[in-house]
Amino acid sequence: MLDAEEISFYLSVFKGLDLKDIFDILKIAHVKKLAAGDVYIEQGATHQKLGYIRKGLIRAYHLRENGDDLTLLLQWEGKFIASHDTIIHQRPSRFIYQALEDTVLMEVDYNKALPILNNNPRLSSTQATFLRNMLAESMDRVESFVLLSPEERYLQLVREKPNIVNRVPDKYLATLLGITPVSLSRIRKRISSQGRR
Amino acid sequence: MLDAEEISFYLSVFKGLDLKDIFDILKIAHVKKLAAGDVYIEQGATHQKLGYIRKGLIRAYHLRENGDDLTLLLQWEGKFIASHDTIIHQRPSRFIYQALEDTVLMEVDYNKALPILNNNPRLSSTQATFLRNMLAESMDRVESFVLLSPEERYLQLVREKPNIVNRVPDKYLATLLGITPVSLSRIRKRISSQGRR
DNA sequence: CAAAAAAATTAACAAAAGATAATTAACGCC
DNA sequence: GGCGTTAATTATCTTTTGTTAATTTTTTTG
Repeated sequence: MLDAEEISFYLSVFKGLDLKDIFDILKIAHVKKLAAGDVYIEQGATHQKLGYIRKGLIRAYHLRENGDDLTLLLQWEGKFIASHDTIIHQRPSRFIYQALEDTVLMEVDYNKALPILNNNPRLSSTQATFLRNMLAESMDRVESFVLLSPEERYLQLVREKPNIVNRVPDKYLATLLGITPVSLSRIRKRISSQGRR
Repeated sequence: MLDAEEISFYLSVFKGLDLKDIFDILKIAHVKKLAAGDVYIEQGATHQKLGYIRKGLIRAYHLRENGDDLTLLLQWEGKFIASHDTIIHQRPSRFIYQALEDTVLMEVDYNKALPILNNNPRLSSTQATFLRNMLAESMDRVESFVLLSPEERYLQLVREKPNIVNRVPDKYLATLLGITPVSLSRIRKRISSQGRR
């Protein structure tokens, strides 16, 4: 940790910050490694952890009483992962966050990070930038539910995130798109039979 | 503007800030009044306006080639309204923002506001708080599309925002929920006939 | 490599939603 | 307060999705 490679990596990711800023953050951050299948945040958890994904892929899902699960969110390299239930609503997480691949996170306790973020103008503005980007992604997703049909949502996902589509089982993609795995399978068939004409 | 009533209003809304902070913001803010039906942000607009709604209700919608419109967002008293296309993506707004009622906004140019927000620790942290809250709302909405059926989404809307449901025509609520007005009408009928048993 | 487990597809049927058009109800405006 | 416009409902028909279960394919693992 904190070697030259590590530091230059963060310099590239957190543009506009200097070494001192990055040290301030890294001081309260630690590396967390998860194997594929490991649960990162269990249902009911209350700790306010914020993870930056350096490698790997994490899925947040809801578990129904009948055992079905519904995928709410996928996050991967370069993205943040946190339970918004614990961080924003200050309540136990209703969702389970699980690594779908071997995953490496930089993790901080959000409550410890806040005073540091809020007392350094550059870190504050970086924080706001990240929040704006996350808001934009979330709004894009809402947009896709309002403007597009399930089939169009799937085509958009394949077009814009082919890499993710290949790394994640279809059944997780289906519920992420708001449909059932069976329905996604039919959509895929429809697309491929039309594509042939 | 800037009278005692105005200031005490903002003190209550922007908790944790002092008079000086509020003056800093109000210096670059101005009041904008819209009549019901007025367009606030036209399609293709590039200006980076951020509005805080003091009174009234604004609808953001997408216009299809065939003339249909799809409601993406409703915002009302106490909420912010801005074109995320212009502010986050730096591209012309694809959507139209229209007042559904007589509306009063506090408006700032986001580019002018940013340096002020970023150079004052308290304003920075207030900004981050607002962004987090907006992110939470957006994620809640994504959640409703993944976890709930159209009927359940409508019931949730009626339960959690009865006030908004009463102020907005059903056809706008329908597309906000990702369904057609005809389908919403059928859902309403289904609900009322079940409620009677 | 073969057996077991998990994922994806297919089938069959019921339920819901989309599209279009006609009808009824509600609203806005001289 | 009646007239015209807009919104909401209803009807009909088509398409899509959900549900459940069986079958095939793929992946995992001993």
